[in-house]
This record gives sequence, C-alpha cells and structure tokens, in this order.
Amino acid sequence: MNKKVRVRFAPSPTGALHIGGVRTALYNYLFARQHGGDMLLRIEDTDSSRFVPGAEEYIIESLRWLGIEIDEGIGVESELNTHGPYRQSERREIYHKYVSELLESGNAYIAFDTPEELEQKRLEIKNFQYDATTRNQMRNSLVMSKQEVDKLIADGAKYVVRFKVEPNEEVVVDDLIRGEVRINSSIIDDKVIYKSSDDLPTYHLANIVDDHLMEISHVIRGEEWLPSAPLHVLMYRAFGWEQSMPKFAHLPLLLKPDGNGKLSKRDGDRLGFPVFPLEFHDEKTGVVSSGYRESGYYPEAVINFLALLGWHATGDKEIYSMDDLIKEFSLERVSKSGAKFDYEKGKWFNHQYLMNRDDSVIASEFKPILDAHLSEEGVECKLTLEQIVHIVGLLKERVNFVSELWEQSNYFFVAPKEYDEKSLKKRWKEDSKSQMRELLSVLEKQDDWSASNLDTVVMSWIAEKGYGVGLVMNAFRICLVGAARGPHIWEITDILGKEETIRRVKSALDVLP
RNA sequence: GGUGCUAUCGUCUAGCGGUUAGGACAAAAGAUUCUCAAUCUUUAAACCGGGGUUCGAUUCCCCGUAGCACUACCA
Repeated sequence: MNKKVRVRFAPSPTGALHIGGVRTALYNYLFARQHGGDMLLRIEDTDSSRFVPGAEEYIIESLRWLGIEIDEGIGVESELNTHGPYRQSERREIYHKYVSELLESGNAYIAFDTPEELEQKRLEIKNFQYDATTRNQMRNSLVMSKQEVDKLIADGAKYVVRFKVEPNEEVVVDDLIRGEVRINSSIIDDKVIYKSSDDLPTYHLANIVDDHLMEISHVIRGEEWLPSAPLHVLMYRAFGWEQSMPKFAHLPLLLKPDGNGKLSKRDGDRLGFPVFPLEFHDEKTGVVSSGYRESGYYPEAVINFLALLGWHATGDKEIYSMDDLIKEFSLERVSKSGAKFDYEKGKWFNHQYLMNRDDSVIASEFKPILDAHLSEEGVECKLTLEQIVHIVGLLKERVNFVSELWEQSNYFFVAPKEYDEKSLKKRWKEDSKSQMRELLSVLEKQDDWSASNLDTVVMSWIAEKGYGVGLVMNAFRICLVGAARGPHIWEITDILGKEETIRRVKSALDVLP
C-alpha cells in the first residue's frame, strides 16, 4: 500500500517557465529527495496550438541552473526512463486505449457539438453547463443511435469524447495541505477528455492516465487545480484505480506584489523584476523577457527565496541551503493562503549569499563584467587579480548583485571624468583647492605609501594646520573618486598607488574651482 | 452568477486555548565614520467583523465580509 514516493513536475511547453512553476518544481523536488523518491519531468503538450518552440529546452535548462535534479523523464538518459515516453504528444496510442475503455464502460460518450453550437447554447441559456441536466438535449452518442454516430465519424465529422459525470454524488478530495475538500458532483460538467481535431486528449485524461501509468504517488501542483481535483478523483474511480490514486497537495498561489490577482509576466515588466528563471527569447513574438540568472541572481538565493514563499518551518531561520530544505521541508507546513511576491526580499536573499561567498570567487565572477566595462571605456586593467579580490572584499557588503560591483568600484579602474555635483556642493568648499595643493605636496614627499603612514602624516598635518578633518578628507575623496562615496580613503590610496593618487589630485585641481 | 479555497504588522511568516502576539524584508530614528553604504541599537507596525464552545479564544465551530482560484475542444 505504501508506494515508493514518485512525484512529477509536468509543465506545458507554452513559453518560459513561470516563477510560480519553478516553486512547484522545487516543492516536488524537495519532497522527492526527502523521501528518497523519484522526481519526474513530464511535458504536457496536449494543446498543439499553444506549443512554443524552445520551451522544453528552456525548462530543462532552468531546472538545471537551479539545481533541481530530474531522475526520470524528459532530459534524462534513456536507460533510467522506464515509464516513457514522457512527452504526452508521443503517447497517443496509450490515450486511445484508455479513451476506448471509458467509452466501453459507459463512463464517457462521443459528442458532436461544434464550438459554435456550444457558444450559442451559452448565449441562450445562462450558466449553461454540459452535464446530466443538459446532455440529453445535445448532439452526442447518448441520444443518437450507434449507426448515426458511426456514420458521422465515417463522414469525417469532428467530435470530442466527454467524461460522463453522474450527478448528486459527494466527491471527497483528500488534500495534504488543505484536508478534505468535499463537493457535489452535480457542479462538475462533462469535461472534454479527447478531441478528434488533433487526435490528442485534454489535460484531464492525459494527466490521470500518465500519473497512474508512471506510478506517481503524490501530485503536488498549484491551487488552480483544486477545482478540477474532484473530477480527477471521479476519473480514477471510473478506471478502477481509486485504491492506487496518488495523494494530492495543492500549493497556494504566488500573487502580485501590489494589488490583487496572481503574479503574471506583466507584473514583472511593470514593476521591473523578472518572473522567469532564465532570460527567454520568444521566437514567435521576438520578445525577450528578463531572467533571474541574467539579472545576477545566484540560484541558491532564488531557491531560498522561493522556498520561503509559502512554506516556513517552526522558528526564525531564514537562510536555507538546498540540503537544509530537503531535510526540513514538509507539505504539512505549506501555507494555505497565497503569497504576495516580495521582490525586495529576493534581493536581500541574494545579498546574504553574496556576503557569504569567498572574495576570490566573487572576483572571478566579476572579472568578465569588469572586462566588458573596461573595454567599453577603452581602458586597460592596471590592477592585479589580488587587488580585485581585495576590492571585492571592500565593496561586496554594499551590493546585492555581482554586477553592481562595477558602479561601486569603477573609480579604482578609471579616473573620474566628472565630479558629482551634489558631493561638490556639500563637500568642496572655498578652502578646498588650497588645502588640496598643500596635501599634494605632503603626499609627494611620502616614500612610505602604506595606509598607516599616510594616516599618521596626513592627520598630523591637518592637526598642525588646524583644518577640519572632514573638510580635507572629503575634498581628497572627491579628487580620487569623483564623489563623496566609497570605502575608507586609505584603502583607496593603497589600491591606486602613489603615482595615480597624485595624478588624480592634480587633475582635480585643474578642473575644480 | 455558481462552486471551492483562504484570512496575524505594508510584505513573507511564527503561534497549534492562557504569550509583553515572536522573527525577517521594507520604513523611521540613533550610534559609528572623512563620505556613501554596510553594521549595531532602537522605534513604529497585525490577530477582518459578529455570534457561539470554554473559566479563558489569534487559536476550535458557525455566519457574515473580503481576497483569490476555477467555471474552454488551455494547461
């Protein structure tokens, strides 16, 4: 009775993988790993009209980047795939068999109503539903003779197969997160489970058949599926599979950061954050959507952030590695209510992971970004890798992303071309110019360029002259950085070196009033 | 309209009958510093409403309200 844990992530290749889908995949993965089970990837491409080329590869690459490993299915070496094929469009024969089975057992019937006819019905009758109350007035095999049906099919009439829902039955869905959900079968319509137009089943049939055949033990999916879960229970029952039916867990939705409704791609565009793990190039529309990877996120941070959007352990711990999550995750502790997507907190998570990374590792991540900026500036990098590592250590605490390191550190590589107006207004006073001239001659005399020596010499010079420390140091900072920002001044002079420091003070004296 | 799900600071959440209702993000203030940031400290900030059950409800039940989801030959 206790089946091996086998879960599946079953996206549709209709575009980029949405961040909510990523979280669903993550929860499935965590659950599988925790129970020593299997994580399958299945592609639900039963809607041929919505197929987007490249979407499948995109999904695989996204999961790989995030560290969500697939044990079986799409993107996995074939010898491990014992329950394939894993693309629903390649499982037509299988579905044929089960559609026939339902037809023969009387749990399904053939319907010839065209989309136009149905639309007309919906117009005529308010709240029209194709079910026990209306199916006898429609054009289907329930009201037609077998000869009539066969002839229509032989003549090439398009038809669908509908699942026949018996009315007035209580259906109970046992959900691991929400408990027992009860509904009356009368509110369920006779869902289309197969369409002859493209010879493919719809989601509902394919989903039940595949989950059964693939021996899925737990269906962990978004809350949008909760309303159709009773139908699925009915279908398992119709097939006689109710005893081995998987357990359900319906996850709360990811909501818009502001306002109401579920998170959509538009929200990301509107509010300026990615809703996709990877940058996505839509071949059909030519639209490029930003991704977390390209925005400079670490996959660990995305995982950590997403894991906590809808799940939380007892206690105040917030930083979780994938291994931590695998140990501590539980479906019982998944929230029941939707979670607004708080992008700011996502940045904070990335900051945490950045802070805990070795400076040398960050430096190697920063190097290509740095080189790109430098070549854009037409400048050679005069600093050693060791110095870059040092700079990274100095500045990483003030950024959320590696890419932001450039704007924080550019003055180490390129002398200021202009001076920040605000800083000048606040920190560059009447005396500044003459003080900088004096400072210049003090600095020129120094053979010992160490931070400690410079500090001693300059401070005593300031004290001797009776200048304001803040005034002198800030003016000096403006000369070197071009603005009133950056780390401790002797860190800057240390990296710049004597020659460059003096050069910068001189050129500042040339331009500044 | 119908059906279902949900409801603690602005946000993510802890709490599983008795708490000064805790933490984090964001916000504000202070400390520190040559600047900016970081950091540290502090502050402000919540149990949707009404009935029950109970000695006692944020917690359990019911109703209301609100939000969300679903209501396709899409998933």
